[in-house]
Amino acid sequence: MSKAPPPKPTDSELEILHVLWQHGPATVRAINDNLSQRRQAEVGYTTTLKILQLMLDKGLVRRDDADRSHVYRAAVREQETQGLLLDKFVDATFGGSALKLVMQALGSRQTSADELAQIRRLLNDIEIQNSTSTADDDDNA
Amino acid sequence: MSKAPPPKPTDSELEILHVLWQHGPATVRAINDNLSQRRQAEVGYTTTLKILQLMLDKGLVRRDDADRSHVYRAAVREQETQGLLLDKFVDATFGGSALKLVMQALGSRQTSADELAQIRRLLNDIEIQNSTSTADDDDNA
DNA sequence: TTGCAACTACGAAGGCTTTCGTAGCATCTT
DNA sequence: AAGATGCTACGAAAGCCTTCGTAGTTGCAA
Repeated sequence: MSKAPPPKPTDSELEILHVLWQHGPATVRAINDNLSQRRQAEVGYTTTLKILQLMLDKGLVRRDDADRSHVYRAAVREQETQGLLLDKFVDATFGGSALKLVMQALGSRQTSADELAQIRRLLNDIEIQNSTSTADDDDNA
Repeated sequence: MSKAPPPKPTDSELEILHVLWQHGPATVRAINDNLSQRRQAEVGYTTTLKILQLMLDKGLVRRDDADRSHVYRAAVREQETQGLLLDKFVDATFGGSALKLVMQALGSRQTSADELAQIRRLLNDIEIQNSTSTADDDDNA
Protein backbone atom coordinates (compact mmCIF):
# COMPACT_ATOMS: atom_id res chain seq x y z
CA MET A 1 0.00 0.00 0.00
CA SER A 2 2.43 2.64 0.79
CA LYS A 3 5.01 2.90 -1.87
CA ALA A 4 6.29 6.28 -0.80
CA PRO A 5 7.64 7.99 -3.86
CA PRO A 6 11.34 8.66 -3.46
CA PRO A 7 11.91 12.31 -2.67
CA LYS A 8 13.96 14.69 -4.75
CA PRO A 9 17.62 14.46 -3.70
CA THR A 10 19.48 17.57 -2.65
CA ASP A 11 22.72 18.62 -4.31
CA SER A 12 24.93 16.77 -1.88
CA GLU A 13 22.77 13.73 -2.07
CA LEU A 14 22.88 13.81 -5.82
CA GLU A 15 26.64 13.95 -5.74
CA ILE A 16 26.72 10.83 -3.64
CA LEU A 17 24.26 9.12 -5.93
CA HIS A 18 26.58 9.84 -8.83
CA VAL A 19 29.34 8.01 -7.01
CA LEU A 20 27.11 5.04 -6.29
CA TRP A 21 25.74 4.91 -9.82
CA GLN A 22 29.21 4.95 -11.22
CA HIS A 23 30.97 2.60 -8.84
CA GLY A 24 28.23 0.49 -7.38
CA PRO A 25 27.84 -0.30 -3.67
CA ALA A 26 30.49 1.22 -1.47
CA THR A 27 31.42 1.95 2.10
CA VAL A 28 31.25 5.40 3.62
CA ARG A 29 35.02 5.55 3.50
CA ALA A 30 35.15 4.81 -0.20
CA ILE A 31 32.39 7.27 -0.99
CA ASN A 32 34.04 9.94 1.08
CA ASP A 33 37.39 9.43 -0.63
CA ASN A 34 35.74 9.65 -4.01
CA LEU A 35 33.90 12.80 -3.07
CA SER A 36 37.07 14.40 -1.77
CA GLN A 37 38.74 13.76 -5.09
CA ARG A 38 36.00 15.34 -7.17
CA ARG A 39 35.99 18.51 -5.15
CA GLN A 40 38.97 20.59 -4.39
CA ALA A 41 38.83 20.12 -0.66
CA GLU A 42 38.61 17.28 1.77
CA VAL A 43 35.13 16.32 2.82
CA GLY A 44 34.61 15.55 6.48
CA TYR A 45 34.05 11.87 6.99
CA THR A 46 31.15 12.35 9.35
CA THR A 47 29.57 14.76 6.92
CA THR A 48 29.37 12.06 4.30
CA LEU A 49 28.16 9.60 6.90
CA LYS A 50 25.42 11.93 8.04
CA ILE A 51 24.15 12.58 4.58
CA LEU A 52 24.08 8.87 3.85
CA GLN A 53 22.07 8.31 7.00
CA LEU A 54 19.57 10.94 5.93
CA MET A 55 19.42 9.40 2.49
CA LEU A 56 18.69 6.08 4.10
CA ASP A 57 15.77 7.62 5.95
CA LYS A 58 14.46 9.11 2.74
CA GLY A 59 14.80 5.85 0.90
CA LEU A 60 17.36 7.11 -1.57
CA VAL A 61 19.89 4.44 -0.61
CA ARG A 62 19.85 1.04 1.04
CA ARG A 63 22.56 -0.36 3.22
CA ASP A 64 23.99 -3.66 4.19
CA ASP A 65 25.14 -3.49 7.80
CA ALA A 66 26.24 -7.08 8.09
CA ASP A 67 29.83 -6.00 8.35
CA ARG A 68 31.09 -3.34 10.66
CA SER A 69 31.66 -1.00 7.73
CA HIS A 70 28.22 -0.63 6.29
CA VAL A 71 27.87 -0.87 2.56
CA TYR A 72 25.55 1.59 0.83
CA ARG A 73 23.99 1.27 -2.57
CA ALA A 74 21.65 3.45 -4.59
CA ALA A 75 17.96 2.71 -4.14
CA VAL A 76 16.87 4.92 -7.02
CA ARG A 77 17.75 4.56 -10.67
CA GLU A 78 19.85 7.10 -12.46
CA GLN A 79 17.50 7.78 -15.36
CA GLU A 80 14.41 8.00 -13.22
CA THR A 81 16.03 10.37 -10.82
CA GLN A 82 17.38 12.55 -13.57
CA GLY A 83 13.97 12.56 -15.17
CA LEU A 84 12.34 13.65 -11.94
CA LEU A 85 14.80 16.46 -11.46
CA LEU A 86 14.49 17.45 -15.07
CA ASP A 87 10.73 17.76 -14.80
CA LYS A 88 10.97 20.08 -11.85
CA PHE A 89 13.68 22.10 -13.49
CA VAL A 90 11.77 22.51 -16.72
CA ASP A 91 8.73 23.66 -14.81
CA ALA A 92 10.59 26.13 -12.64
CA THR A 93 12.94 27.55 -15.23
CA PHE A 94 11.28 27.14 -18.61
CA GLY A 95 7.65 27.27 -17.63
CA GLY A 96 7.22 23.61 -18.44
CA SER A 97 8.43 23.84 -22.03
CA ALA A 98 10.94 21.10 -22.71
CA LEU A 99 11.36 22.54 -26.16
CA LYS A 100 12.65 25.81 -24.80
CA LEU A 101 15.08 23.95 -22.64
CA VAL A 102 16.42 21.94 -25.54
CA MET A 103 16.74 25.01 -27.72
CA GLN A 104 18.60 26.83 -25.01
CA ALA A 105 20.85 23.86 -24.31
CA LEU A 106 21.74 23.45 -27.95
CA GLY A 107 21.74 27.08 -28.89
CA SER A 108 24.02 28.69 -26.38
CA ARG A 109 26.60 25.98 -26.29
CA GLN A 110 29.26 24.30 -28.30
CA THR A 111 27.86 21.13 -29.74
CA SER A 112 30.06 18.82 -31.73
CA ALA A 113 29.08 17.21 -35.00
CA ASP A 114 29.11 13.87 -33.29
CA GLU A 115 26.64 14.99 -30.69
CA LEU A 116 24.43 16.55 -33.31
CA ALA A 117 24.40 13.25 -35.13
CA GLN A 118 23.32 11.43 -32.00
CA ILE A 119 20.47 13.83 -31.52
CA ARG A 120 19.39 13.41 -35.11
CA ARG A 121 19.33 9.69 -34.64
CA LEU A 122 17.16 10.11 -31.59
CA LEU A 123 14.80 12.41 -33.47
CA ASN A 124 14.42 9.77 -36.14
CA ASP A 125 13.63 7.12 -33.59
CA ILE A 126 11.04 9.29 -31.98
CA GLU A 127 9.34 10.06 -35.26
CA ILE A 128 9.23 6.43 -36.18
CA GLN A 129 7.70 5.63 -32.85
CA ASN A 130 5.22 8.43 -33.18
CA SER A 131 3.98 7.14 -36.50
CA THR A 132 3.91 3.44 -35.67
CA SER A 133 2.59 3.47 -32.15
CA THR A 134 -0.42 5.56 -32.95
CA ALA A 135 -2.47 2.39 -33.24
CA ASP A 136 -1.51 0.89 -29.93
CA ASP A 137 -1.03 3.39 -27.24
CA ASP A 138 -1.54 1.90 -23.85
CA ASP A 139 0.61 3.97 -21.65
CA ASN A 140 -0.21 5.21 -18.24
CA ALA A 141 2.44 6.72 -16.06
CA MET B 1 34.99 48.18 -11.55
CA SER B 2 32.98 45.79 -9.96
CA LYS B 3 30.30 44.39 -12.09
CA ALA B 4 29.14 41.94 -9.52
CA PRO B 5 27.79 38.95 -11.36
CA PRO B 6 24.09 38.57 -10.71
CA PRO B 7 23.51 35.72 -8.29
CA LYS B 8 21.47 32.65 -9.07
CA PRO B 9 17.82 33.31 -8.21
CA THR B 10 15.98 31.00 -5.86
CA ASP B 11 12.75 29.29 -6.82
CA SER B 12 10.53 32.03 -5.48
CA GLU B 13 12.66 34.70 -7.04
CA LEU B 14 12.54 32.92 -10.35
CA GLU B 15 8.78 32.81 -10.17
CA ILE B 16 8.69 36.55 -9.69
CA LEU B 17 11.12 37.06 -12.54
CA HIS B 18 8.80 35.10 -14.79
CA VAL B 19 6.03 37.53 -13.96
CA LEU B 20 8.23 40.52 -14.66
CA TRP B 21 9.60 39.07 -17.89
CA GLN B 22 6.11 38.39 -19.10
CA HIS B 23 4.33 41.55 -18.01
CA GLY B 24 7.06 44.11 -17.69
CA PRO B 25 7.48 46.46 -14.73
CA ALA B 26 4.86 46.08 -12.04
CA THR B 27 3.94 47.01 -8.52
CA VAL B 28 4.14 44.62 -5.61
CA ARG B 29 0.38 44.41 -5.63
CA ALA B 30 0.23 43.42 -9.26
CA ILE B 31 3.00 40.89 -8.88
CA ASN B 32 1.38 39.42 -5.83
CA ASP B 33 -1.98 39.10 -7.56
CA ASN B 34 -0.36 37.39 -10.49
CA LEU B 35 1.51 34.99 -8.24
CA SER B 36 -1.63 34.14 -6.36
CA GLN B 37 -3.32 33.20 -9.59
CA ARG B 38 -0.57 30.87 -10.73
CA ARG B 39 -0.53 28.95 -7.51
CA GLN B 40 -3.52 27.42 -5.89
CA ALA B 41 -3.33 29.52 -2.76
CA GLU B 42 -3.13 33.15 -1.86
CA VAL B 43 0.35 34.49 -1.41
CA GLY B 44 0.90 36.82 1.51
CA TYR B 45 1.42 40.34 0.31
CA THR B 46 4.33 41.00 2.62
CA THR B 47 5.91 37.75 1.51
CA THR B 48 6.09 39.00 -2.04
CA LEU B 49 7.29 42.36 -0.83
CA LYS B 50 10.03 40.81 1.25
CA ILE B 51 11.31 38.68 -1.59
CA LEU B 52 11.35 41.66 -3.90
CA GLN B 53 13.37 43.60 -1.35
CA LEU B 54 15.87 40.78 -1.15
CA MET B 55 16.00 40.60 -4.93
CA LEU B 56 16.71 44.31 -4.99
CA ASP B 57 19.65 43.78 -2.65
CA LYS B 58 20.95 41.01 -4.86
CA GLY B 59 20.58 43.09 -7.98
CA LEU B 60 18.01 40.84 -9.60
CA VAL B 61 15.48 43.66 -9.92
CA ARG B 62 15.50 47.43 -9.97
CA ARG B 63 12.79 49.64 -8.62
CA ASP B 64 11.32 53.04 -9.21
CA ASP B 65 10.20 54.49 -5.91
CA ALA B 66 9.05 57.84 -7.24
CA ASP B 67 5.48 56.96 -6.46
CA ARG B 68 4.25 55.60 -3.21
CA SER B 69 3.70 52.22 -4.77
CA HIS B 70 7.14 51.25 -5.95
CA VAL B 71 7.47 49.77 -9.39
CA TYR B 72 9.80 46.83 -9.85
CA ARG B 73 11.35 45.59 -13.06
CA ALA B 74 13.68 42.73 -13.89
CA ALA B 75 17.38 43.59 -13.86
CA VAL B 76 18.46 40.34 -15.46
CA ARG B 77 17.58 39.00 -18.86
CA GLU B 78 15.48 35.93 -19.30
CA GLN B 79 17.80 34.01 -21.61
CA GLU B 80 20.92 34.78 -19.63
CA THR B 81 19.32 33.74 -16.40
CA GLN B 82 17.97 30.54 -17.87
CA GLY B 83 21.38 29.81 -19.32
CA LEU B 84 23.03 30.31 -15.97
CA LEU B 85 20.60 28.01 -14.25
CA LEU B 86 20.88 25.50 -17.03
CA ASP B 87 24.64 25.33 -16.68
CA LYS B 88 24.43 24.59 -12.99
CA PHE B 89 21.72 22.07 -13.52
CA VAL B 90 23.59 20.22 -16.23
CA ASP B 91 26.65 20.05 -14.03
CA ALA B 92 24.83 18.84 -10.97
CA THR B 93 22.46 16.41 -12.61
CA PHE B 94 24.08 15.23 -15.82
CA GLY B 95 27.72 15.55 -14.92
CA GLY B 96 28.13 18.44 -17.31
CA SER B 97 26.88 16.62 -20.39
CA ALA B 98 24.36 18.75 -22.23
CA LEU B 99 23.91 15.90 -24.64
CA LYS B 100 22.65 13.59 -21.92
CA LEU B 101 20.23 16.25 -20.82
CA VAL B 102 18.85 16.70 -24.30
CA MET B 103 18.53 12.99 -24.83
CA GLN B 104 16.70 12.61 -21.55
CA ALA B 105 14.46 15.57 -22.28
CA LEU B 106 13.50 14.24 -25.69
CA GLY B 107 13.52 10.58 -24.84
CA SER B 108 11.30 10.29 -21.82
CA ARG B 109 8.72 12.76 -22.89
CA GLN B 110 5.96 13.36 -25.37
CA THR B 111 7.33 15.49 -28.13
CA SER B 112 5.09 16.66 -30.91
CA ALA B 113 5.97 16.53 -34.57
CA ASP B 114 5.97 20.28 -34.63
CA GLU B 115 8.50 20.49 -31.85
CA LEU B 116 10.66 17.88 -33.47
CA ALA B 117 10.62 19.95 -36.63
CA GLN B 118 11.77 23.01 -34.75
CA ILE B 119 14.63 21.08 -33.25
CA ARG B 120 15.64 19.76 -36.63
CA ARG B 121 15.70 23.28 -37.94
CA LEU B 122 17.92 24.32 -35.09
CA LEU B 123 20.26 21.41 -35.73
CA ASN B 124 20.57 22.46 -39.33
CA ASP B 125 21.39 26.00 -38.32
CA ILE B 126 24.02 24.82 -35.94
CA GLU B 127 25.66 22.59 -38.51
CA ILE B 128 25.72 25.37 -41.04
CA GLN B 129 27.34 27.63 -38.52
CA ASN B 130 29.82 24.97 -37.55
CA SER B 131 30.93 24.47 -41.13
CA THR B 132 30.95 28.07 -42.29
CA SER B 133 32.25 30.02 -39.36
CA THR B 134 35.07 27.62 -38.69
CA ALA B 135 36.25 26.67 -42.12
CA ASP B 136 39.49 25.30 -40.80
CA ASP B 137 38.75 23.82 -37.48
CA ASP B 138 39.88 20.65 -35.90
CA ASP B 139 37.84 20.70 -32.85
CA ASN B 140 38.98 19.80 -29.45
CA ALA B 141 36.34 19.97 -26.77
C1' DT C 1 -9.81 67.17 10.25
C1' DT C 2 -10.31 62.70 11.43
C1' DG C 3 -10.25 58.07 10.27
C1' DC C 4 -9.62 54.35 7.11
C1' DA C 5 -7.08 51.96 3.54
C1' DA C 6 -2.84 50.83 1.35
C1' DC C 7 1.99 50.67 1.33
C1' DT C 8 6.92 49.97 3.03
C1' DA C 9 10.23 48.37 6.37
C1' DC C 10 11.69 45.17 9.58
C1' DG C 11 12.17 41.43 12.74
C1' DA C 12 11.57 36.85 13.71
C1' DA C 13 10.18 32.13 13.37
C1' DG C 14 10.30 27.63 11.12
C1' DG C 15 12.16 24.45 7.99
C1' DC C 16 15.80 22.46 5.36
C1' DT C 17 20.72 21.51 4.17
C1' DT C 18 25.40 21.09 5.23
C1' DT C 19 28.99 20.66 8.30
C1' DC C 20 31.40 19.15 12.24
C1' DG C 21 32.53 17.60 17.11
C1' DT C 22 31.97 14.18 20.43
C1' DA C 23 30.69 9.95 22.47
C1' DG C 24 30.43 5.09 22.43
C1' DC C 25 31.64 0.72 20.66
C1' DA C 26 34.06 -2.83 18.12
C1' DT C 27 38.34 -4.46 16.11
C1' DC C 28 43.11 -5.06 15.58
C1' DT C 29 47.91 -4.80 17.06
C1' DT C 30 51.58 -5.28 20.08
C1' DA D 1 45.47 -7.59 28.08
C1' DA D 2 45.74 -2.80 26.90
C1' DG D 3 45.88 0.77 23.94
C1' DA D 4 45.24 2.62 19.45
C1' DT D 5 42.42 2.83 15.38
C1' DG D 6 38.24 3.09 12.85
C1' DC D 7 33.40 3.07 12.57
C1' DT D 8 28.49 4.54 13.72
C1' DA D 9 25.19 7.46 16.03
C1' DC D 10 23.76 11.74 17.50
C1' DG D 11 23.38 16.51 18.67
C1' DA D 12 24.08 21.02 17.46
C1' DA D 13 25.43 25.09 14.96
C1' DA D 14 25.34 28.02 10.94
C1' DG D 15 23.40 29.57 6.74
C1' DC D 16 19.73 30.14 3.55
C1' DC D 17 14.84 30.53 2.06
C1' DT D 18 10.10 31.38 2.89
C1' DT D 19 6.52 33.14 5.40
C1' DC D 20 4.12 36.20 8.27
C1' DG D 21 3.00 39.68 11.96
C1' DT D 22 3.57 44.25 13.37
C1' DA D 23 4.79 48.96 13.31
C1' DG D 24 5.02 53.24 11.11
C1' DT D 25 3.81 56.30 7.29
C1' DT D 26 1.25 58.34 3.53
C1' DG D 27 -2.81 59.50 0.93
C1' DC D 28 -7.64 59.84 0.37
C1' DA D 29 -12.43 60.37 1.64
C1' DA D 30 -16.22 61.79 4.37
